[in-house]
Amino acid sequence: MKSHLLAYSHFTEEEIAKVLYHFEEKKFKKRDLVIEAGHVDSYQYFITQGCVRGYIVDYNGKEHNIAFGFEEFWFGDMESFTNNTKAHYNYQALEDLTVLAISKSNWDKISNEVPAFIEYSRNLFRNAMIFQQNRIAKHLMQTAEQRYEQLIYENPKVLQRISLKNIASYLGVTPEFISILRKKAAQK
Amino acid sequence: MKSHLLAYSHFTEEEIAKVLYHFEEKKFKKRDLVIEAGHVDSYQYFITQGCVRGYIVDYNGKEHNIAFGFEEFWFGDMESFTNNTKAHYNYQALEDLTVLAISKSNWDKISNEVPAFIEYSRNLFRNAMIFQQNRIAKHLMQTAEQRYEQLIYENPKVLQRISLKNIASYLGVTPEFISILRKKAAQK
DNA sequence: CAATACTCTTGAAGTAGTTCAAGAAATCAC
DNA sequence: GTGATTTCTTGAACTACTTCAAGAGTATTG
Repeated sequence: MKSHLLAYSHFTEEEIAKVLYHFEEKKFKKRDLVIEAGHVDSYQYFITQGCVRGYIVDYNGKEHNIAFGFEEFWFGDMESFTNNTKAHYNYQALEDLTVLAISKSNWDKISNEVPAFIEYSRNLFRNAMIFQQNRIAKHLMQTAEQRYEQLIYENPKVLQRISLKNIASYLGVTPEFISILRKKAAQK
Repeated sequence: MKSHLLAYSHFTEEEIAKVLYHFEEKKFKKRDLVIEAGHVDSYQYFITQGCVRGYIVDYNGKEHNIAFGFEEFWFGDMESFTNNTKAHYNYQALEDLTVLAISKSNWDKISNEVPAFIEYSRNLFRNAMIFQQNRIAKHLMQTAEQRYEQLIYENPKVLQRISLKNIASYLGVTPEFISILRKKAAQK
């Protein structure tokens, strides 16, 4: 399971064992909060089963989804993890969820023991950064309709596993408007 | 100059020298393109003087700014740099510009010679990722007016050094609308 | 220092997406 | 399996932001 992931960088068998040793399996029920904004959460989570949404709550109490995660994805509140500050984002299980969790201290321990792990995590962060930058570019370039169509085209499992309401929030529009888009698309 | 930057991670004097050795100073005139979309650009650039904008061109030929960079900032097309593919983004000097450029091969060389550099770059990428994620969150939560006010409040040098047109493009609105916002703010 | 080219502003008309309210359909809890 | 909650749809009125066009102000160039 994890070794599949570790194809990202070059590890020896021994190193993989060292890395895996520091992970801890955790389970959550659908709707449970894995990370709660306002609390320190110094873990990173690797999803083995289920899916999550990351969201932030604005001053009006409205929720805005910033990310979805499925099997083989990492998630975590990076600022809280890195600086030991309060998390800005919530992460909630959208299905029953199994994760491999790793604490900051174990993460640092691995980084010291296994140099390839630093490189691995550097690649993770870099890819995350590229993803986020592309997401911003799409937001600037595309209408909500184009963003919706591209999302379900590129990532069909989002449509199957994520509610319209959550997709709308991720795209930055209202659920009502997605409904209008669906009707429009169906008429073609 | 660079040693100021290298306060980010822990380096010995010798390591700093090794790192600096692989950089190359380059100068650009105002309006020059440092990176051109569609071409491979396997460099990262550290700004010592001047500022740049990163932008992408959509199917209608419209430009959308995804980033600004000032002194002591890194920029580069991360995908092109990492995978040796064609750049998606353009980077243009908005003032006469001096950068320290480092090629992918030198970057990798340093990574092998100086372990602290891997950690340094991991921190860079992580911070960039956090920044981009927060930017997305702001886009989802705030109106254009709120984004404009927060930008000039948090980053006054943007207002001083970047044209309204480029600020508008960064915020994802038209220059005309920013003009309306300014008028509105002045009336208060 | 004149010519040209950008930058910023203003206004009027248009549109993408929102809000609110209410009903139908699906899912969840006991 | 029935009642309660949540999800999705529909419609009508609204608003944040755009588009187009034109003019004034400010840089840039030869």
